[in-house]
Amino acid sequence: MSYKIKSRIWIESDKHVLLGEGRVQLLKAIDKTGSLSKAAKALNISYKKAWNLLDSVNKSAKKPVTINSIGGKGGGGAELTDYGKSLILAFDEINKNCWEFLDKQLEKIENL
Amino acid sequence: MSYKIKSRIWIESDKHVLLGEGRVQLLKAIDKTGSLSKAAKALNISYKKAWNLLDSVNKSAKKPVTINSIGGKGGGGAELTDYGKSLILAFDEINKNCWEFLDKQLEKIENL
DNA sequence: TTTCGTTATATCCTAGCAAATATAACGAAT
DNA sequence: ATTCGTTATATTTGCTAGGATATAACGAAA
Repeated sequence: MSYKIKSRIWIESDKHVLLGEGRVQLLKAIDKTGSLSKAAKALNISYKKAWNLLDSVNKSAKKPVTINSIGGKGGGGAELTDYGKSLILAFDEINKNCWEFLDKQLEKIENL
Repeated sequence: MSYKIKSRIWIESDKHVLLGEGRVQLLKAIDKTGSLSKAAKALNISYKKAWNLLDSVNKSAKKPVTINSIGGKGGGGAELTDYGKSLILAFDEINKNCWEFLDKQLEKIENL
């Protein structure tokens, strides 16, 4: 039996959360499904929660992360911008690096 | 206006949280005041919450983190073990290192 | 102009968590 | 045996974040 170091990272912009674990998940689901409502269903969260998250993301980002369209063919939809795509790639990479970093720190606690 | 990467780290033992931001704060306050109830007051949290936290810490740690005494001179008290003291030192150091690490990663997001 | 499946938004409602409260157990000192 | 300030624990109360629900707005296509 041994200890584990876990972590949560997130990106803030002007005191507001821009990206976190859940928001990245949502953006990935939007990318996959092409719509916010389908993404919400896929993640098994309410549409309201998903909408609030996405709204918050776009409000705190420097540039738009998704393009949302209302009405029209298929009722509308949501898709990631190039900026949004590169944001989640960067987030994932940083997160992974952070885990590896923390794993190395574990020995400082293991043998106390 | 720029982004910031924030983080929370915690130590788990067998799926249970051992140490986190709040628990470390509590342990420090116990160390300072010599009692759980005084520590709770100092941190402005309810005694119940403090007790639950401390109980959880001691239940998931390999060795005792505090020694609690009931009754007797002064009604009792709580004090950190050597193990507990070195745990919070290690936690603080790892946490600080993590911040510095993440700061270096920031550029990957800044100029996307 | 009607249909369609979205996005967008407001309103209720509830479950679950936190705070508040109460009280028992304890043991050294007097 | 009584007092004292703790630790330890149960119970009730209150609040709020989130879920459920409803519906408006939208615009392309037929």
